[in-house]
Amino acid sequence: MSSKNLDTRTRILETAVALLEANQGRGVRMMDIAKRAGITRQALYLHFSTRAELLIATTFFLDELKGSEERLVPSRTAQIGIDRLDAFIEAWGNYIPEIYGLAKALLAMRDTDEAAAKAWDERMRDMREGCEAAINALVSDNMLSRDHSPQQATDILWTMLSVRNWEQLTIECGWPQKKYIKTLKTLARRNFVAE
Amino acid sequence: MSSKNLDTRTRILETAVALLEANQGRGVRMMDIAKRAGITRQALYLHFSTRAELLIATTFFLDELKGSEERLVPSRTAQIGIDRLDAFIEAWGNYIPEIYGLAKALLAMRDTDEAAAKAWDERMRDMREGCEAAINALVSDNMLSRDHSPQQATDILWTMLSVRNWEQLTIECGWPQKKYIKTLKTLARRNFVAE
DNA sequence: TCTGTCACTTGACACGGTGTAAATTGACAT
DNA sequence: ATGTCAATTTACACCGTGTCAAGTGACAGA
Repeated sequence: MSSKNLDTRTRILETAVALLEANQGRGVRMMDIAKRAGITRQALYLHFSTRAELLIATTFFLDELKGSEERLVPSRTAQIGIDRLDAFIEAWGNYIPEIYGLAKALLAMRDTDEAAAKAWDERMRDMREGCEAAINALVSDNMLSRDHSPQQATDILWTMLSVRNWEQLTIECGWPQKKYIKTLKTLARRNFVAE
Repeated sequence: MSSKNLDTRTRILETAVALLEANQGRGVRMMDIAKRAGITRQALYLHFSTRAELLIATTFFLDELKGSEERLVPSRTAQIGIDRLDAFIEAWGNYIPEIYGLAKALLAMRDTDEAAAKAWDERMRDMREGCEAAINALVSDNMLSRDHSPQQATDILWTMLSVRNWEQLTIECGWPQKKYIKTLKTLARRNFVAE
């Protein structure tokens, strides 16, 4: 009985993922998701009481789907600071395109919706911890450039790796993903690693 | 006769500037602008046929008001590439906080409104030309780092100097404006100037 | 076979914000 | 006195989100 219930819920989430990805997160209404999931718009609200809640649930679903945790393993296990930095950029930088549509939709709600803002910010805070860890790994190796304090370096790396920057470089400037990753590694090295 | 007409128009624009600045561009409705300008919401549409049009007109008004052109003079007249880069970062970087509210409002419409997107993108294209000129000045001095092609360096500088990055560093990370400017100069030097 | 439950449907409505339309007012110029 | 023109008042349309109430259809247990 509850399995049918669960089925619908996950069907909604799958649909949301697909639709957000296809449309790069723009113009995806509750109506569209419902229709494609084979239910009515109203039925959507039986599962998710607001659009923000649906989007947030979709992020967790997507994380599970794409294995966001496992991706960080290489970064966490790297022995040398520089490797850790590289591995983190590789992991996060390649994750962005997979969540881009959803991120964009959530980001668009951030300014008006309290819950969406909180969810997004929390997510970014988590990402920031990865940046911090990478910088701290450099500090441990005594390899952090004297130009920046660890805190400041973290702020910069965090900003460099923002979804918006990825968007600008790949979508607006037309960089291929590989170039994006490679260049960000270069920039990070140059900015943070003492010579 | 037309002076009263013009008066109202500029009064609207002044109000829009003030309101957008005060609210950091968030939650400013046609209604609010009209009320504060001392007219009805409907009368607003006698002067600007859409919200996007009003915002776009406001950008021009603001440019005039803040002297966006003159700010670029030091950058344009700099003899040495590195000085030009510094001057450009200084000019644009200090301009951002003055237009932030408006930029944010326009940016929020970008995803849904064709006209707003066009206006914003054009603006960013102009800014990009400044980046390009600064990078080209380095090239002329044979000082551009071998890490990047001029085009790539322009893309990077353009992205580094985005409004979103300014927002993240100053508002989210709490950097004072001076620190923002100083750090961006450091980063640009380190990334683009060959040693 | 009756009864209850549960997911979902149907159809309707409220709200906020943008944009449109028509009739009216009040000031000013000729 | 007449015309013009900015602005007003009132009203409505559209879109998307969210709510509500009544109804349907399937399935489960007694």
